[in-house]
Amino acid sequence: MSTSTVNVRHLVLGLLTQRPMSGYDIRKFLRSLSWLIGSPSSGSLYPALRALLQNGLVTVDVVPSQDKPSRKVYSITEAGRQTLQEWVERPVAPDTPLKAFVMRLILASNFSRAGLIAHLKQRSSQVTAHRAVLEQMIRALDEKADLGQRLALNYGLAIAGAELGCLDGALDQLLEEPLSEEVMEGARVTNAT
Amino acid sequence: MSTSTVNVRHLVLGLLTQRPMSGYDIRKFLRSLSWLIGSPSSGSLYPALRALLQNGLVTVDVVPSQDKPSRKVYSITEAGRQTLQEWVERPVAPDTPLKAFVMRLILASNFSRAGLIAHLKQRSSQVTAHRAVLEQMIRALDEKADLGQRLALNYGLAIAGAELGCLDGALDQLLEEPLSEEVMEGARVTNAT
DNA sequence: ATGTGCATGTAACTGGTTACATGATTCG
DNA sequence: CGAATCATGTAACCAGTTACATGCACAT
Repeated sequence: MSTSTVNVRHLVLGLLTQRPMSGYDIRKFLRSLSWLIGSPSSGSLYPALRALLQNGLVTVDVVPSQDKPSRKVYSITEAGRQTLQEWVERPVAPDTPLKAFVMRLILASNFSRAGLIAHLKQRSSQVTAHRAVLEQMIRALDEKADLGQRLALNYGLAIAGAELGCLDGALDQLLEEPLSEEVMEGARVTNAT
Repeated sequence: MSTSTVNVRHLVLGLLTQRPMSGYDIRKFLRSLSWLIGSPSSGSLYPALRALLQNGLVTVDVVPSQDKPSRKVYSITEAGRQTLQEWVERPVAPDTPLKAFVMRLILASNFSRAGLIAHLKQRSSQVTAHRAVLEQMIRALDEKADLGQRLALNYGLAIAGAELGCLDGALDQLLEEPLSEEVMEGARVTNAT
Protein backbone atom coordinates (compact mmCIF):
# COMPACT_ATOMS: atom_id res chain seq x y z
CA MET A 1 0.00 0.00 0.00
CA SER A 2 3.00 2.30 0.41
CA THR A 3 4.04 3.86 -2.90
CA SER A 4 0.69 3.42 -4.57
CA THR A 5 0.55 0.38 -6.79
CA VAL A 6 -2.73 0.74 -8.61
CA ASN A 7 -5.06 -2.00 -7.56
CA VAL A 8 -8.60 -2.99 -8.30
CA ARG A 9 -10.02 -1.25 -5.26
CA HIS A 10 -8.69 2.14 -6.23
CA LEU A 11 -9.56 1.73 -9.86
CA VAL A 12 -13.13 0.81 -8.98
CA LEU A 13 -13.37 3.69 -6.57
CA GLY A 14 -12.17 5.98 -9.32
CA LEU A 15 -14.77 4.77 -11.78
CA LEU A 16 -17.50 5.26 -9.23
CA THR A 17 -16.65 8.95 -8.97
CA GLN A 18 -18.10 9.32 -12.44
CA ARG A 19 -21.37 7.54 -11.94
CA PRO A 20 -22.82 4.78 -9.79
CA MET A 21 -22.22 1.38 -11.35
CA SER A 22 -22.80 -2.27 -10.69
CA GLY A 23 -20.04 -4.83 -10.70
CA TYR A 24 -21.18 -5.96 -14.07
CA ASP A 25 -21.10 -2.43 -15.45
CA ILE A 26 -17.57 -1.99 -14.25
CA ARG A 27 -16.49 -5.23 -15.81
CA LYS A 28 -18.05 -4.30 -19.12
CA PHE A 29 -16.39 -0.92 -19.14
CA LEU A 30 -12.99 -2.24 -18.21
CA ARG A 31 -13.21 -5.04 -20.71
CA SER A 32 -13.53 -2.46 -23.41
CA LEU A 33 -10.12 -1.13 -22.45
CA SER A 34 -8.64 -4.45 -21.44
CA TRP A 35 -5.98 -4.13 -24.06
CA LEU A 36 -4.77 -0.95 -22.43
CA ILE A 37 -4.98 -1.71 -18.75
CA GLY A 38 -6.32 -5.24 -18.47
CA SER A 39 -9.61 -6.01 -16.80
CA PRO A 40 -10.04 -7.64 -13.42
CA SER A 41 -11.77 -10.98 -13.17
CA SER A 42 -14.94 -11.36 -11.19
CA GLY A 43 -12.85 -13.15 -8.62
CA SER A 44 -11.05 -9.93 -7.81
CA LEU A 45 -13.73 -7.40 -8.64
CA TYR A 46 -16.54 -8.60 -6.40
CA PRO A 47 -14.38 -9.07 -3.32
CA ALA A 48 -12.99 -5.60 -3.96
CA LEU A 49 -16.48 -4.13 -3.98
CA ARG A 50 -17.28 -5.91 -0.77
CA ALA A 51 -14.15 -4.57 0.88
CA LEU A 52 -14.98 -1.03 -0.19
CA LEU A 53 -18.46 -1.46 1.18
CA GLN A 54 -17.21 -2.73 4.51
CA ASN A 55 -14.89 0.24 4.79
CA GLY A 56 -17.74 2.62 4.12
CA LEU A 57 -16.16 3.95 0.93
CA VAL A 58 -19.16 2.99 -1.17
CA THR A 59 -22.83 2.25 -0.63
CA VAL A 60 -25.00 -0.32 -2.38
CA ASP A 61 -28.41 0.12 -3.85
CA VAL A 62 -30.14 -3.04 -4.99
CA VAL A 63 -32.02 -2.17 -8.11
CA PRO A 64 -34.55 -4.78 -9.16
CA SER A 65 -35.57 -4.92 -12.76
CA GLN A 66 -38.44 -6.84 -14.25
CA ASP A 67 -36.70 -7.87 -17.44
CA LYS A 68 -33.26 -8.65 -16.02
CA PRO A 69 -31.84 -9.97 -12.76
CA SER A 70 -31.54 -7.27 -10.16
CA ARG A 71 -28.29 -5.37 -9.97
CA LYS A 72 -26.32 -4.06 -7.03
CA VAL A 73 -25.48 -0.51 -7.92
CA TYR A 74 -22.61 0.97 -5.98
CA SER A 75 -22.09 4.66 -5.27
CA ILE A 76 -19.04 6.30 -3.81
CA THR A 77 -19.39 8.00 -0.45
CA GLU A 78 -17.77 11.18 0.74
CA ALA A 79 -15.31 9.06 2.72
CA GLY A 80 -14.60 7.19 -0.50
CA ARG A 81 -13.85 10.37 -2.40
CA GLN A 82 -11.55 11.51 0.32
CA THR A 83 -9.66 8.23 0.45
CA LEU A 84 -9.29 8.23 -3.31
CA GLN A 85 -8.10 11.80 -3.35
CA GLU A 86 -5.49 11.11 -0.72
CA TRP A 87 -4.32 8.10 -2.59
CA VAL A 88 -4.29 9.60 -6.01
CA GLU A 89 -2.01 12.48 -5.14
CA ARG A 90 0.53 10.24 -3.53
CA PRO A 91 3.97 10.01 -5.11
CA VAL A 92 4.40 7.26 -7.65
CA ALA A 93 7.28 4.86 -8.08
CA PRO A 94 9.99 6.17 -10.40
CA ASP A 95 9.55 3.39 -12.96
CA THR A 96 5.78 3.22 -13.26
CA PRO A 97 4.82 0.92 -16.10
CA LEU A 98 2.45 2.21 -18.75
CA LYS A 99 -0.52 0.30 -17.50
CA ALA A 100 -0.30 1.81 -14.04
CA PHE A 101 0.07 5.28 -15.45
CA VAL A 102 -2.98 4.99 -17.67
CA MET A 103 -4.95 3.64 -14.75
CA ARG A 104 -4.11 6.72 -12.78
CA LEU A 105 -4.98 8.83 -15.76
CA ILE A 106 -8.48 7.40 -15.69
CA LEU A 107 -8.74 8.78 -12.20
CA ALA A 108 -7.48 12.17 -13.35
CA SER A 109 -10.68 14.02 -12.45
CA ASN A 110 -9.80 13.38 -8.85
CA PHE A 111 -6.53 15.19 -9.17
CA SER A 112 -6.17 18.80 -8.28
CA ARG A 113 -5.18 20.78 -11.33
CA ALA A 114 -1.69 21.32 -9.97
CA GLY A 115 -1.44 17.67 -9.04
CA LEU A 116 -2.37 16.56 -12.51
CA ILE A 117 0.13 18.85 -14.16
CA ALA A 118 2.84 17.66 -11.81
CA HIS A 119 1.88 14.08 -12.54
CA LEU A 120 2.09 14.54 -16.29
CA LYS A 121 5.38 16.38 -16.03
CA GLN A 122 6.81 13.65 -13.88
CA ARG A 123 5.78 11.05 -16.40
CA SER A 124 7.24 13.09 -19.17
CA SER A 125 10.63 13.26 -17.52
CA GLN A 126 10.54 9.58 -16.67
CA VAL A 127 9.78 8.64 -20.23
CA THR A 128 12.41 10.97 -21.57
CA ALA A 129 14.99 9.38 -19.34
CA HIS A 130 13.97 5.92 -20.34
CA ARG A 131 14.01 6.80 -24.00
CA ALA A 132 17.59 7.91 -23.60
CA VAL A 133 18.43 4.54 -22.09
CA LEU A 134 16.77 2.73 -24.95
CA GLU A 135 18.58 4.82 -27.53
CA GLN A 136 21.85 4.03 -25.89
CA MET A 137 21.07 0.34 -25.80
CA ILE A 138 20.17 0.36 -29.47
CA ARG A 139 23.40 2.11 -30.32
CA ALA A 140 25.30 -0.47 -28.29
CA LEU A 141 23.52 -3.29 -30.11
CA ASP A 142 24.49 -2.97 -33.79
CA GLU A 143 26.39 -5.89 -35.39
CA LYS A 144 25.89 -9.09 -33.42
CA ALA A 145 22.33 -7.93 -33.03
CA ASP A 146 19.77 -10.20 -31.57
CA LEU A 147 16.63 -9.75 -33.63
CA GLY A 148 14.24 -9.88 -30.72
CA GLN A 149 16.15 -7.38 -28.71
CA ARG A 150 16.25 -4.96 -31.58
CA LEU A 151 12.53 -5.29 -32.17
CA ALA A 152 11.71 -4.84 -28.52
CA LEU A 153 13.92 -1.79 -28.14
CA ASN A 154 12.46 -0.16 -31.23
CA TYR A 155 9.04 -0.86 -29.91
CA GLY A 156 9.91 0.81 -26.65
CA LEU A 157 11.24 3.79 -28.53
CA ALA A 158 8.07 4.15 -30.53
CA ILE A 159 5.93 3.93 -27.42
CA ALA A 160 8.06 6.49 -25.65
CA GLY A 161 7.73 8.88 -28.55
CA ALA A 162 3.98 8.50 -28.61
CA GLU A 163 3.73 9.06 -24.90
CA LEU A 164 5.82 12.19 -25.01
CA GLY A 165 3.77 13.62 -27.83
CA CYS A 166 0.61 12.93 -25.94
CA LEU A 167 1.94 14.34 -22.70
CA ASP A 168 3.21 17.51 -24.31
CA GLY A 169 -0.13 18.07 -25.96
CA ALA A 170 -2.04 17.57 -22.75
CA LEU A 171 0.30 19.82 -20.81
CA ASP A 172 0.04 22.56 -23.42
CA GLN A 173 -3.71 22.49 -23.16
CA LEU A 174 -3.68 22.43 -19.40
CA LEU A 175 -1.26 25.31 -19.13
CA GLU A 176 -2.94 27.47 -21.78
CA GLU A 177 -6.47 27.66 -20.47
CA PRO A 178 -5.55 28.62 -16.95
CA LEU A 179 -8.84 28.20 -15.15
CA SER A 180 -11.24 26.21 -17.29
CA GLU A 181 -14.45 25.34 -15.49
CA GLU A 182 -14.55 21.66 -16.42
CA VAL A 183 -11.19 21.00 -14.94
CA MET A 184 -11.96 22.76 -11.71
CA GLU A 185 -15.53 21.58 -11.54
CA GLY A 186 -15.14 18.32 -9.73
CA ALA A 187 -12.20 19.63 -7.84
CA ARG A 188 -13.53 20.34 -4.42
CA VAL A 189 -10.72 22.31 -2.96
CA THR A 190 -9.52 19.52 -0.81
CA ASN A 191 -6.05 20.06 0.46
CA ALA A 192 -5.54 23.47 -1.11
CA THR A 193 -2.15 22.57 -2.48
CA MET B 1 -0.03 -22.28 -17.97
CA SER B 2 -2.62 -22.68 -20.72
CA THR B 3 -2.71 -19.66 -23.01
CA SER B 4 0.81 -18.51 -22.27
CA THR B 5 0.94 -15.71 -19.74
CA VAL B 6 4.53 -14.56 -19.85
CA ASN B 7 6.22 -15.33 -16.58
CA VAL B 8 9.65 -14.95 -15.14
CA ARG B 9 10.72 -18.47 -15.99
CA HIS B 10 10.09 -18.08 -19.68
CA LEU B 11 11.56 -14.63 -19.82
CA VAL B 12 14.72 -15.82 -18.13
CA LEU B 13 14.93 -18.81 -20.39
CA GLY B 14 14.61 -16.48 -23.34
CA LEU B 15 17.41 -14.25 -22.19
CA LEU B 16 19.66 -17.24 -21.68
CA THR B 17 19.33 -18.17 -25.36
CA GLN B 18 21.43 -15.13 -26.11
CA ARG B 19 24.25 -15.73 -23.71
CA PRO B 20 24.87 -17.41 -20.36
CA MET B 21 24.09 -15.07 -17.50
CA SER B 22 24.01 -14.99 -13.74
CA GLY B 23 20.96 -13.99 -11.79
CA TYR B 24 22.54 -10.66 -11.13
CA ASP B 25 23.25 -10.10 -14.81
CA ILE B 26 19.65 -10.81 -15.64
CA ARG B 27 18.42 -8.41 -13.02
CA LYS B 28 20.70 -5.68 -14.26
CA PHE B 29 19.57 -6.15 -17.81
CA LEU B 30 15.89 -6.23 -16.96
CA ARG B 31 16.17 -3.25 -14.70
CA SER B 32 17.33 -1.24 -17.65
CA LEU B 33 14.03 -1.97 -19.35
CA SER B 34 11.95 -1.95 -16.23
CA TRP B 35 9.90 0.91 -17.53
CA LEU B 36 8.87 -1.18 -20.50
CA ILE B 37 8.28 -4.60 -19.01
CA GLY B 38 9.02 -4.28 -15.32
CA SER B 39 11.81 -6.22 -13.67
CA PRO B 40 11.38 -9.19 -11.37
CA SER B 41 12.55 -8.96 -7.80
CA SER B 42 15.20 -11.28 -6.48
CA GLY B 43 12.41 -13.03 -4.65
CA SER B 44 10.99 -14.24 -7.92
CA LEU B 45 14.10 -14.42 -10.04
CA TYR B 46 16.22 -16.74 -7.95
CA PRO B 47 13.48 -19.27 -7.29
CA ALA B 48 12.74 -19.21 -11.02
CA LEU B 49 16.35 -20.05 -11.80
CA ARG B 50 16.25 -22.87 -9.32
CA ALA B 51 13.11 -24.27 -10.86
CA LEU B 52 14.63 -24.15 -14.33
CA LEU B 53 17.68 -25.91 -13.01
CA GLN B 54 15.67 -28.65 -11.38
CA ASN B 55 13.77 -29.22 -14.60
CA GLY B 56 17.02 -29.55 -16.51
CA LEU B 57 16.26 -26.54 -18.70
CA VAL B 58 19.45 -24.76 -17.65
CA THR B 59 22.80 -25.69 -16.17
CA VAL B 60 24.87 -23.77 -13.65
CA ASP B 61 28.51 -22.97 -13.74
CA VAL B 62 29.95 -21.44 -10.60
CA VAL B 63 32.51 -18.92 -11.71
CA PRO B 64 34.79 -17.75 -8.92
CA SER B 65 36.42 -14.39 -9.28
CA GLN B 66 39.24 -13.07 -7.18
CA ASP B 67 38.04 -9.50 -6.98
CA LYS B 68 34.30 -10.14 -6.62
CA PRO B 69 32.10 -12.78 -5.04
CA SER B 70 31.71 -15.81 -7.25
CA ARG B 71 28.79 -15.88 -9.63
CA LYS B 72 26.48 -18.66 -10.70
CA VAL B 73 26.35 -18.46 -14.44
CA TYR B 74 23.40 -20.22 -16.00
CA SER B 75 23.31 -21.62 -19.52
CA ILE B 76 20.30 -22.92 -21.37
CA THR B 77 20.25 -26.60 -22.29
CA GLU B 78 18.89 -28.22 -25.40
CA ALA B 79 15.82 -29.24 -23.43
CA GLY B 80 15.47 -25.63 -22.38
CA ARG B 81 15.56 -24.40 -25.94
CA GLN B 82 12.98 -26.92 -26.91
CA THR B 83 10.65 -26.02 -24.09
CA LEU B 84 10.99 -22.34 -24.86
CA GLN B 85 10.34 -22.92 -28.52
CA GLU B 86 7.23 -24.89 -27.82
CA TRP B 87 6.01 -22.24 -25.49
CA VAL B 88 6.83 -19.28 -27.60
CA GLU B 89 4.87 -20.41 -30.62
CA ARG B 90 1.76 -21.05 -28.62
CA PRO B 91 -1.29 -18.95 -29.33
CA VAL B 92 -1.62 -15.83 -27.24
CA ALA B 93 -4.70 -14.43 -25.54
CA PRO B 94 -6.70 -12.10 -27.77
CA ASP B 95 -6.18 -9.06 -25.51
CA THR B 96 -2.51 -9.31 -24.69
CA PRO B 97 -1.38 -6.21 -22.84
CA LEU B 98 1.59 -4.30 -24.17
CA LYS B 99 3.98 -5.54 -21.55
CA ALA B 100 3.34 -9.17 -22.35
CA PHE B 101 3.75 -8.56 -26.05
CA VAL B 102 7.07 -6.81 -25.65
CA MET B 103 8.25 -9.61 -23.41
CA ARG B 104 7.49 -12.07 -26.16
CA LEU B 105 9.22 -9.80 -28.61
CA ILE B 106 12.39 -10.10 -26.59
CA LEU B 107 12.20 -13.81 -27.20
CA ALA B 108 11.67 -13.24 -30.91
CA SER B 109 14.87 -15.02 -31.95
CA ASN B 110 13.25 -18.20 -30.82
CA PHE B 111 10.37 -17.81 -33.22
CA SER B 112 10.35 -19.40 -36.58
CA ARG B 113 10.25 -16.76 -39.26
CA ALA B 114 6.69 -17.65 -40.14
CA GLY B 115 5.75 -17.69 -36.49
CA LEU B 116 7.19 -14.26 -35.91
CA ILE B 117 5.41 -12.80 -38.90
CA ALA B 118 2.15 -14.36 -37.78
CA HIS B 119 2.69 -13.04 -34.31
CA LEU B 120 3.27 -9.50 -35.52
CA LYS B 121 0.31 -9.65 -37.85
CA GLN B 122 -1.89 -10.89 -35.07
CA ARG B 123 -0.78 -8.05 -32.84
CA SER B 124 -1.38 -5.62 -35.62
CA SER B 125 -4.95 -6.72 -36.10
CA GLN B 126 -5.57 -6.74 -32.36
CA VAL B 127 -4.29 -3.22 -31.99
CA THR B 128 -6.26 -2.06 -35.00
CA ALA B 129 -9.41 -3.46 -33.51
CA HIS B 130 -8.75 -1.90 -30.18
CA ARG B 131 -7.97 1.43 -31.74
CA ALA B 132 -11.37 1.35 -33.38
CA VAL B 133 -12.96 0.75 -30.01
CA LEU B 134 -11.08 3.65 -28.51
CA GLU B 135 -12.06 5.95 -31.36
CA GLN B 136 -15.66 5.02 -30.89
CA MET B 137 -15.47 5.63 -27.18
CA ILE B 138 -13.91 9.02 -27.73
CA ARG B 139 -16.64 9.95 -30.18
CA ALA B 140 -19.25 8.83 -27.65
CA LEU B 141 -17.60 10.93 -24.99
CA ASP B 142 -17.76 14.55 -26.19
CA GLU B 143 -19.81 17.02 -24.09
CA LYS B 144 -20.17 15.74 -20.57
CA ALA B 145 -16.59 14.62 -20.90
CA ASP B 146 -14.75 13.30 -17.95
CA LEU B 147 -11.25 14.73 -18.21
CA GLY B 148 -9.49 11.61 -17.02
CA GLN B 149 -11.31 9.38 -19.41
CA ARG B 150 -10.53 11.65 -22.32
CA LEU B 151 -6.85 11.75 -21.42
CA ALA B 152 -6.66 8.01 -21.00
CA LEU B 153 -8.40 7.30 -24.27
CA ASN B 154 -6.18 9.71 -26.16
CA TYR B 155 -3.21 8.07 -24.58
CA GLY B 156 -4.39 4.70 -25.74
CA LEU B 157 -4.89 6.04 -29.22
CA ALA B 158 -1.38 7.42 -29.35
CA ILE B 159 0.08 4.16 -28.15
CA ALA B 160 -1.93 2.21 -30.66
CA GLY B 161 -0.71 4.43 -33.47
CA ALA B 162 2.89 4.00 -32.42
CA GLU B 163 2.52 0.26 -32.20
CA LEU B 164 0.97 -0.02 -35.62
CA GLY B 165 3.70 2.09 -37.15
CA CYS B 166 6.32 -0.07 -35.56
CA LEU B 167 4.62 -3.31 -36.53
CA ASP B 168 4.18 -2.27 -40.15
CA GLY B 169 7.82 -1.32 -40.35
CA ALA B 170 8.97 -4.59 -38.89
CA LEU B 171 6.68 -6.59 -41.14
CA ASP B 172 7.84 -4.76 -44.23
CA GLN B 173 11.42 -5.59 -43.40
CA LEU B 174 10.66 -9.20 -42.63
CA LEU B 175 8.72 -9.72 -45.82
CA GLU B 176 11.26 -8.00 -48.03
CA GLU B 177 14.35 -10.00 -47.23
CA PRO B 178 12.75 -13.36 -47.84
CA LEU B 179 15.15 -15.97 -46.50
CA SER B 180 17.71 -14.60 -44.10
CA GLU B 181 19.69 -17.39 -42.46
CA GLU B 182 19.58 -16.17 -38.88
CA VAL B 183 15.85 -16.11 -38.74
CA MET B 184 15.38 -19.57 -40.20
CA GLU B 185 18.08 -21.22 -38.17
CA GLY B 186 16.03 -22.54 -35.26
CA ALA B 187 12.82 -22.76 -37.20
CA ARG B 188 10.65 -25.82 -37.05
CA VAL B 189 7.51 -25.38 -39.13
CA THR B 190 4.94 -25.49 -36.36
CA ASN B 191 1.26 -25.16 -37.00
CA ALA B 192 1.20 -23.12 -40.18
CA THR B 193 -1.83 -21.01 -39.24
C1' DA C 1 35.86 -1.59 12.09
C1' DT C 2 32.59 -0.20 9.02
C1' DG C 3 30.71 0.76 4.88
C1' DT C 4 29.59 -0.02 0.11
C1' DG C 5 28.80 -2.77 -4.05
C1' DC C 6 28.42 -7.40 -5.71
C1' DA C 7 25.81 -11.57 -5.39
C1' DT C 8 22.56 -15.02 -3.76
C1' DG C 9 18.93 -16.37 -1.36
C1' DT C 10 14.34 -17.15 1.82
C1' DA C 11 9.63 -16.69 4.28
C1' DA C 12 5.53 -14.33 4.84
C1' DC C 13 2.38 -12.07 2.60
C1' DT C 14 -0.71 -10.01 -1.14
C1' DG C 15 -3.16 -9.44 -5.08
C1' DG C 16 -4.99 -11.59 -8.56
C1' DT C 17 -6.60 -15.64 -11.67
C1' DT C 18 -8.98 -19.96 -12.58
C1' DA C 19 -12.56 -22.59 -12.36
C1' DC C 20 -16.51 -23.30 -10.47
C1' DA C 21 -21.46 -22.46 -8.44
C1' DT C 22 -25.72 -20.06 -8.43
C1' DG C 23 -29.85 -17.99 -10.08
C1' DA C 24 -33.02 -15.01 -12.78
C1' DT C 25 -34.82 -13.96 -17.32
C1' DT C 26 -35.46 -14.13 -22.21
C1' DC C 27 -35.22 -16.50 -26.81
C1' DG C 28 -35.79 -20.20 -30.00
C1' DC D 1 -37.09 -27.61 -22.68
C1' DG D 2 -32.42 -26.13 -23.21
C1' DA D 3 -29.17 -22.29 -24.42
C1' DA D 4 -27.70 -17.58 -23.93
C1' DT D 5 -27.13 -13.38 -21.52
C1' DC D 6 -27.25 -10.93 -17.30
C1' DA D 7 -25.52 -10.86 -12.74
C1' DT D 8 -23.19 -12.13 -8.48
C1' DG D 9 -20.34 -14.69 -5.97
C1' DT D 10 -16.60 -18.26 -3.72
C1' DA D 11 -12.46 -21.30 -2.85
C1' DA D 12 -8.22 -23.08 -4.32
C1' DC D 13 -4.35 -21.83 -6.24
C1' DC D 14 -0.32 -19.08 -8.07
C1' DA D 15 3.00 -15.60 -9.29
C1' DG D 16 5.15 -12.07 -7.58
C1' DT D 17 6.60 -8.51 -3.94
C1' DT D 18 8.42 -7.11 0.52
C1' DA D 19 11.49 -7.29 3.74
C1' DC D 20 14.81 -9.60 5.49
C1' DA D 21 19.36 -12.56 5.91
C1' DT D 22 23.80 -13.91 4.34
C1' DG D 23 28.43 -13.49 2.79
C1' DC D 24 32.48 -11.98 -0.01
C1' DA D 25 35.79 -8.39 -1.32
C1' DC D 26 37.76 -4.15 -1.56
C1' DA D 27 38.29 0.64 0.13
C1' DT D 28 38.47 4.17 3.86
